[in-house]
Formats: sequence, structure tokens, C-alpha cells
Amino acid sequence: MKPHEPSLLYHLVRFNHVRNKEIAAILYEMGELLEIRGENRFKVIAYSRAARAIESLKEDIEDVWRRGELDRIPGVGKAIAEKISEYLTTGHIKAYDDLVSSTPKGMKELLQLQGVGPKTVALLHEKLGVSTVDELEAAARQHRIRRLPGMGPTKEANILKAIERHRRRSTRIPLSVAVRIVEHIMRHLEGIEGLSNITVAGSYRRGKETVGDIDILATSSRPSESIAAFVRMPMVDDILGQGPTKASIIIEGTVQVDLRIVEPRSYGTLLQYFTGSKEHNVKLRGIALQRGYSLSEYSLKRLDTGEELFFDREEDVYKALGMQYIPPELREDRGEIEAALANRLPELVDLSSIKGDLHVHSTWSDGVGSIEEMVSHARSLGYEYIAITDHSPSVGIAGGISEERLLEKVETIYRMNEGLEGFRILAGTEVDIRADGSLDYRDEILERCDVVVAAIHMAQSQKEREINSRLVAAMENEHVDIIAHPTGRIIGRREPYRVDMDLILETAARTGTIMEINAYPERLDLSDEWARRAKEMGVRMAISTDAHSPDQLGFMRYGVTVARRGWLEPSNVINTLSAKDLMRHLGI
DNA sequence: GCCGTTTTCGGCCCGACTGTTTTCAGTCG
Repeated sequence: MKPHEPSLLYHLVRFNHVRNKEIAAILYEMGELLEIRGENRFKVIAYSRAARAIESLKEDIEDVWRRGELDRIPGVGKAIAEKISEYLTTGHIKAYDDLVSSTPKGMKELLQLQGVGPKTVALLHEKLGVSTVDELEAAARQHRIRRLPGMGPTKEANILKAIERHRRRSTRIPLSVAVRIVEHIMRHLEGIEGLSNITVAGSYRRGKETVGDIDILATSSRPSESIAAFVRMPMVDDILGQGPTKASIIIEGTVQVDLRIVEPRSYGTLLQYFTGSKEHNVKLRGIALQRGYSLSEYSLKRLDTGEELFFDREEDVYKALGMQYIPPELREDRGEIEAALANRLPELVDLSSIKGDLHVHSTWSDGVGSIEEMVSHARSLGYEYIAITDHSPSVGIAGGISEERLLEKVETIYRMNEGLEGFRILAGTEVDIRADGSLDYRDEILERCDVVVAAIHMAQSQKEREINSRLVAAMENEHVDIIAHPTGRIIGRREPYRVDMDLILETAARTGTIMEINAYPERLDLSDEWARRAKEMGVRMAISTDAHSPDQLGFMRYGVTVARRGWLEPSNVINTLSAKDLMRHLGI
């Protein structure tokens, strides 16, 4: 059973941002192309800044254009406004077409090589006619690079190494893998004498779903010895750089790890700087300038007197700039700085506010833990409830159970609850949404469940229209409480279904259906950005682990991270409710 | 290319490290 409380916001908010995305993509690409062409770097920055502004615009850019207010978008001036206008009128931007046709394909890839930047790419292209990685490799092997101005034998050798690494390099690593690597490194770092206050910063600290590099910072009583010990760790494959205060290494073939050592009095500014994101930092330093300060990773310096202020705590950096402390997960320049200045940051949900898990499997289907084991582990986490949601028959590969078995399970759970004090097992199911949009159990069976989680498992490659109508049909079923892993993506392996998520979220708002944030590290679905959109549309969410073993209940931390990155507060998340309130909400 | 509570021109975030130089440009984060 589900409540009916369609959100007011649903009637007010409409998302139709296709044009915004198209235009942002073109401007981003123009920025990249200009960079390769060796254009003024501030011009390059201007394009990507304008692209970002349009990407995060709250309204349709065509509306802005009709009002003649394009150049009122921050970062958009006369020239870019004209190009946008040209696109909306003719469907083309001549300057863009010219750039694309006059830039050899493959040059963008050159920029991805470590140590090769726009100036080098432009030089290589001009002097040697190099426009692909293969051509660059040939030129390096023939020692043609070292004869160029500003180049030499070392540079040439480094380029060859960078090419080799580039070819081996996989994409960014999933957060869960990064966690394993970090734990491994930390065991070594903790053994290095003199090293203390070790923190992993960067995208890892921000909780991004994939992590590029691993950035570690620390203080040390003997910095250069600590750095030397760091680059000598047994798992180091390569050393990219090593100075008195920082070093970069490669481990596991392709993963870059940076260590930076700082004096304790600058720890706060360093942690702030090293956590990023780059965009967040650029904007923050801009704010500092407006207020007459220069912010670096070492201090906040008054521009007029040159006086330096030091911060050993990160919180105090934000305070000094006149804003609220911004949690790392929000630092993506998606409006968090403006919100912090206005004292309007959300009170983010955290792990301690989670009271239960609404999507887990047991040995009744493909889980490896019995209901008792799942319950026992859930209780040890301090939860008040857990929903046992095994698969339905269509998902035969995952041991989906028949209607009879499901009813048997429901009865079993009812009986188990009688012997439980201070904890509630919810009898549930993860019912499959079949290819034709019907559900895998009859309504009278679903009615017997406390919680019905519905999800697509089969026929995932249908056309968008079909996927949409399947999900909408499921949400319109009065017994369906939650849609699990709503987009179906598996990070790095499977694209999301072809689905109109704006339509799905609108339907969720209209029908009062809860959207899941699946905490399984390979899923994280909804993603942070969709979670934020869902919140804005008044959709409630459940953070669920989809655990198939007692241990996996621990995945909750990844789901909470996604929720925090999506600006969610406890009130947006259904499983922050106490058992009593949740049951009232579900009409049990 | 954008922008303005010192500015419509001259800035644009800031510092470490590298490899090339012989005082610094390029790259990176």
C-alpha cells in the first residue's frame, strides 16, 4: 500500500532541458578544440565556464533566448550569446563547424597523455605534423621530439612512457575498488615514521562514484624522509615525480597516488584545496578575491596588507570566507557555494539517521544469508527494521520464488515477528516488471506483502517508449511501493535503460511511489544527479543495499554518499523513519 | 571570451615540480 501525497512541486517544475544539454556539449567541445589549437587559455576557460552555466541553468535556454536575456547568464557574454542564438535559429554554429573540420581527429587524445598539454600538442602539430598518438610514438622513437625547442631526451622518453600508460589505462576506478586500494596503502603509510594526520582527499573524499587519482595528505616531522619512504613502498610501479613536499606514484599499473605533506598550521587550507573539486576551488578562490583575500593551499592572505591567516581546521576556512561549512560531497560547484553564502545548505542525511534497509535478499531466493542471519546483522547495525525482498519467478536465474512460496515466506516472517522485541521484519518482494508492463505476481498476492519493490530485470534493451510505459504501469499499481534501481545501469559495464527519467520522476511524484537509491557499489542507481532532481520534484527515496549477504548490508555507506551528493536531507529518505512511522506511511 | 564596490582594459586561482634552460615555460592538481 502506498500513500497518496502528490507534491506541489510536481505541478510547478517542468524539465525540458534538451537544448541546454546540446548547447553545453557544443561549448565544452569548442573549449577543448580551442585548447588544442593553442588558443589563449582564458578563452578556453571562458567557453567551459559558459557551458557549465548553461548546463546547470534551471530553465529552458530557449525561453531565456526569447526574452533576449542570454548575456545575463553569468559567463555568457556577447560572443557566446550570438553563437547560442545562431544555434537556436539555424541549428548550426559556424565557428564550431569550422573548428571541427580544421582540427585533425585524434588530437584530443594527445591531451590525455601525462605531461602533454595544449602548448606541446600545438608545437608537435606545427613542427612535426603529429596529430595522433601513433604518430607521436613514431616521432619519439625516431628521436624527432628532442630536437624541438624546449624539448630534450628526457621529455621524449617521458612521452613514450606516457603513451604506454595511456594504452594500458582503464577508465576511472569504481569507488568500491578505490576503498580497497586506499585501505591497502593506509596500512603502509601508517608504518612510515614521522607521518601523521593522514587523510585521503580528492574525489574519494567527495564520494564520487568513480575515482581517478588517489590524493593523500599528511603532516610529517621529517617530510623528505617520509616522501622517500612513500615512493619506496613495495607496491609502487612507477614514480612520476618527487619533491621535498609532494610525490606522485603509480600503483596497480595505472592508478596514480599523490602524497602531499604540509605544516600543521596549513592543514585546513590544504585539506580544503586537495579535496576539490577543481571547479569548487576556482569559485571559492574567486569569492576570496572579491573579499580582498588570496586563498592558497597554505593560507588566506590579505591582498592589501599581505597579512597571512593560517587554518589548521578546514571548517575555519569556510567560516573566514563568510559562509557555512560545505560538506565534501557537495563540492562540485553545483550551487553549494551560493547556498553556503546564503546560509541555506541542506542538513544532509548521514549513516546514523538510517533506521533500516528496504531491499535485501535471503536464501529464499539468491541470497546467501538466511532471514535470521540478515536480521541479526541488521540489528547489530542498530536498525529497527529490514524488508526481505526476494525475487519473483521470471527472474529464474536469481532463484525467483513462486506465489505459493512467497505466501509461505510471508507467513514465516509474520511468525518470526511475534518473537521479536524492538525490531520488525517486513515481508516483501522484489517483483519483476515483465516485458509487457505487467507484474510477476497477481495483485492479491502482492497485497499480502508489507513492502513491494518492483524492478526491471528482463528485456532491458526495449525502446524508450516501452521501458517508460512498463515503469509507469508498475508505479500506477497501488501495491507497488518502491521502484528499485530505476535506470538499470551497471557502472562501467551496462548503460542505463533507454528511459525518460524526467517522465518517470514526474510519475513517481504523482503516484507517491518511492524511488530507490540502490547502494550496490556497481549500481548506485539512482545516481547523485538523478537523486537531486527527484528531491526537487518532491519524490521520496529509499536508500537500499540490495544485499545478497549479511556483509553487504554495509553497502549502505555508498548509498548514503550518493544521497548526500544529491543534497538529500533525512526527510527526503523514507528509511530514516522509525519503524512505527514507516509502517504508518506504508499503511501496514 | 568574460567582466567591473579601485577597472570598459587588463586582468582572469595558485603553487609545486620537471626539464629545459641560465631565468623560465609548461604541466598538473
